[in-house]
Amino acid sequence: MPDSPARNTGAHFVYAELKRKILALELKPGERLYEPAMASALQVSRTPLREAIRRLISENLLEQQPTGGVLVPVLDAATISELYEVRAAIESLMARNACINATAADIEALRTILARNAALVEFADDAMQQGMALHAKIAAVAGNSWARRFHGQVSSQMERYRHFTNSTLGRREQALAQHRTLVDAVAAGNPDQAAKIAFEHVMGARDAALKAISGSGVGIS
Amino acid sequence: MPDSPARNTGAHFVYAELKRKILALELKPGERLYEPAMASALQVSRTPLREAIRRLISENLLEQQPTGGVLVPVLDAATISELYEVRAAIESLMARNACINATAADIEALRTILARNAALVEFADDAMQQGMALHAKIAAVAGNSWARRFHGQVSSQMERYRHFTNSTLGRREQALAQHRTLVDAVAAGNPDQAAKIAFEHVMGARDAALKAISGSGVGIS
DNA sequence: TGAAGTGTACTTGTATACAAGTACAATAGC
DNA sequence: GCTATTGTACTTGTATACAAGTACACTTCA
Repeated sequence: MPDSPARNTGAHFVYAELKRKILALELKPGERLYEPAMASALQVSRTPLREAIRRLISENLLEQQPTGGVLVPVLDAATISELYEVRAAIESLMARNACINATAADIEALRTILARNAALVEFADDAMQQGMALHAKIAAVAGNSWARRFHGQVSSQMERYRHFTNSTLGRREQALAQHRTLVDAVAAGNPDQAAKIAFEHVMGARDAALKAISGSGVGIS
Repeated sequence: MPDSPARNTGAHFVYAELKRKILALELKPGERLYEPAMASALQVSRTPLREAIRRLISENLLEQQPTGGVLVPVLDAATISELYEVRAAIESLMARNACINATAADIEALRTILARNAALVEFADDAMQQGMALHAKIAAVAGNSWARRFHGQVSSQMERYRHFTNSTLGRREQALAQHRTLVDAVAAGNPDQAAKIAFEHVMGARDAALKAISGSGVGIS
């Protein structure tokens, strides 16, 4: 999420650090957080720590139990599926809006990213980064700050699962092809088609991800 | 949002009270909040107050300024438009999922709500409530908790604008007709059509709302 | 008279002390 | 040996005291 102006307060630092730990799975799903221990580990008092924890709860990167404890949410396939669906809906909207707002320069930029993506398709990490760059550009062109906000939250969540959803070369080539048709639709200024392509593209990614993690043990942790 | 288990803590009370004040415009858009004054007004110390404020910032019902102050976000037409768009995307997804999951009993329940809505179409408040009931049922059937969460946040935001977007009888009748076709699509189990109808329905509501508020002074506050 | 500098009042951010409630463990009774 | 009860240690929630930084107003000098 791009909404951290990062005023140099301890709470912001703790928030960033905690978030990093959660997304990197350094804090294990299901693990409970104890304030005094965590505070001394991070060299702050409980006050800014609590502020960071509460914020992460709001963003669903931590979970408050009815009894009062706080823990790292457990990963499961059903949640992954939900997240992909919401992402599909939001990216679909963004693609639609991008059609309406895109300038010639924007489309040129999108094609450049596509070319880079094609060149790197055999390298999983780089390909994904280019895919994200493509989407970031579309999001910027779409210009709906609320859509971006929610998309950021969903992306953060999915970051936790990324370790389990490595894509195959075949899948990446398929995704690249879909990205091409998406950019073509944007260039052609066809909102309905762009929306449909974006939606089905992400839903395809969902199916691939769910297949990839089936049997990987996610959900049992 | 249905995510307040309401553990009986002061922070929860303050959160609920502050949120109510914001949505009811008792706290004016643009107004700045001062912690000591607000704390004594609500009869709590700054600690739980701050917790509530931070949570509301996370939910975008309060806004943190770079300089450190906290204020009630200003209302403007552009934001309304963005919110309707995101709501359209999410409700569209929900309609799609509802098609897949709806049982005969669910469809019966939807038709009951429709009938009640038809009977009350001339009363703006009741009609809106029935419209919300219809959507709530669809959301429940759709069963994507993330979609519901984001939809809740968007709905909260829009609550602030509701005072300016009173609908006309004509608009309500149109909405009712669209709801009928939506339920028909769900009953027929046609996800693509249901998604399309839901999207266009909300986008229609957006256009009506934007027309209603043009000249009502929103955005100047 | 205008502008610059200084001082004061008040803001938010943080640490810490305290209170209330919860869970676990140990002991006693059956 | 098992269950119930009590006690202790530790949890989170809250209040308050303190520190650092900011803005505004007043005064002083050009």
